[in-house]
Amino acid sequence: MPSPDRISQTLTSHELRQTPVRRAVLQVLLDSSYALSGHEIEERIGADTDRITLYRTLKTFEDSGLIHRVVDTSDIVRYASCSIECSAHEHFDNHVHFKCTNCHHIYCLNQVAIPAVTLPAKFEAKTRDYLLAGVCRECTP
Amino acid sequence: MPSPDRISQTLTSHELRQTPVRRAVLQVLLDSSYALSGHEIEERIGADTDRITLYRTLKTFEDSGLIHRVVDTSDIVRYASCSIECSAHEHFDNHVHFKCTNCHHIYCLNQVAIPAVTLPAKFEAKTRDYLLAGVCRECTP
DNA sequence: TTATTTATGCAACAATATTGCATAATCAAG
DNA sequence: CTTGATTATGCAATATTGTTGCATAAATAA
Repeated sequence: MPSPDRISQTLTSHELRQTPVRRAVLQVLLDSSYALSGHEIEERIGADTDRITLYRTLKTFEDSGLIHRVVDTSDIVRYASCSIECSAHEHFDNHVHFKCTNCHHIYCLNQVAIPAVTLPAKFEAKTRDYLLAGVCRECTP
Repeated sequence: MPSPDRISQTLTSHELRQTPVRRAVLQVLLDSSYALSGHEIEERIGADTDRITLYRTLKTFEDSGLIHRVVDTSDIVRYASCSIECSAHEHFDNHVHFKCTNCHHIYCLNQVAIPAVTLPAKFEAKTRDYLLAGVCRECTP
């Protein structure tokens, strides 16, 4: 569990103001071992926070490089905290994501790098996302 | 452009009834070089078809292996037609997808296979999705 | 041509996400 | 520590995407 200091430091280093909502959202995402939807974050930070503020906070965090969206084939956006080195200008989250078909959690496999592919002519890639689906560690008998 | 025969044959071979909506939806998806959202399909097949019927048709097609969802980080589900060999039981669409940051189209790069990765212990993958983002062929100067 | 099965369309609804605006909170300067 | 400028918050209202139940219409098989 990250200390309150890390939360504050992360906000400061990304030039964001300290507010209770931001600290709570960041804490929740850092505490989770899998990506969370807006609704799931809402549940964890308590009902006294407005949903609109939450969505705006998520957008701010995403724009500043604190969190990233996780790829999926569903219609629900899920977020996970970025590695410490990410910024508004550059993301370093080139890790594979794993979606469990049993518990439906999406994990960041930080230790598994995304392998490169060779693209056809005139296609130029800047970011890459890799999503695996199957049964996760917790759900394997 | 696929002939009407191919549409009918595809429906028959997947044990689906021939209806105007199904033929129209399948035609639209086969004609498109990039993945389409429900709304985009709706626009292309004309306003006289109910949105609910469209969504049910898409679900039916997906379950039968005629079309597949395309991975993305957005909250909008996009569909593309599957290769001919796909069925309800097994998908053979292990190709890379490419999302253009300029025109926002998502292309199926059928000729680019998804490279394998080595997973941590007790993670078992069944399906894989790979999404690249950058500038596509049409938008490159 | 008829009977059975299944797709369609309507109405109503649920969930996710966004915009404008007034108020409240944060932070920096004195 | 207080003040002032800036920015985040919360409310109201709304947009978009997707779903469920049910009666009717259409498609296939006999």
